[in-house]
Amino acid sequence: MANLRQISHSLPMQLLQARESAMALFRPMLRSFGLTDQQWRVIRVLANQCNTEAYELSQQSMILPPSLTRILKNLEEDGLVKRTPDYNDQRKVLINLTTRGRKKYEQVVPESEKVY
Amino acid sequence: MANLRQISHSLPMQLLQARESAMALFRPMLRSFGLTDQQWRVIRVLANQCNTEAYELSQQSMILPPSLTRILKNLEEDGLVKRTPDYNDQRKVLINLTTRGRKKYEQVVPESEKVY
DNA sequence: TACTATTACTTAATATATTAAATAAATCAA
DNA sequence: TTGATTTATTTAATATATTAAGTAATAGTA
Repeated sequence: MANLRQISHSLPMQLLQARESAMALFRPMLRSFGLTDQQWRVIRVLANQCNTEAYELSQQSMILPPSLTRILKNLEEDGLVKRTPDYNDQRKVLINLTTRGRKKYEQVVPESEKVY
Repeated sequence: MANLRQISHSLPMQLLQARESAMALFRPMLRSFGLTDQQWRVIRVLANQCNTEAYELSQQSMILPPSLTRILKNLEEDGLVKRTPDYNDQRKVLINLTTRGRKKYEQVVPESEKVY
């Protein structure tokens, strides 16, 4: 056991650090628009795709369904997103940006690109 | 605006995906020992260093101080960690593994290396 | 059709993340 | 040495993460 892997050299930890470094650049900009990281992930997916099912949104935004339920509730209360039941399969919910949600997206994108 | 960056190609998102893929391999093993990801990060740091101050532990485990406060409270309740006030600077708290905490660490390490 | 299993999503419970504010000890300047 | 400032940590409030369980609709099968 003379050669234990230091935590700072573990792969997951290095990925975490790298991501934190990157996000530290974006976060202040997102906050200035009143968005959390996760809300912005959701909005970006929705901006590129209409009538998104919750499960697919979950996959694309890397947010597990239970978290997504609450995030969508908050975004809906803020009037950025709307949910419509799917007529063909009533278990499903189709999610779209509202006009206001799309405006928000279009405000944030150029700032995001600047940072990027 | 013909060339927007797809969310799936953004750097922070790719790092998040990579980390999730890696952690998905470790998580079941950690859970089988009754540990969360963050608790294991804390324990690994403490195993390699005695009398760790909270702020340094926070840095090394990539956990912000308020989260760390609660994580340490839980680990302390589980008897894996103990906090001692620093006599030289009574604002500080020095954190160490208990004997039980070290045993836990030594149980988990070989399994972790297997996965790695 | 009725039974079973599966799918899509939500609730619940507990743990962690983030930001701001609070507290208490240490430091520094006048 | 007092008073203002800084440092180290905790508390508070709100948001998200994770696992398990619940619910309702659909699909499959005898």
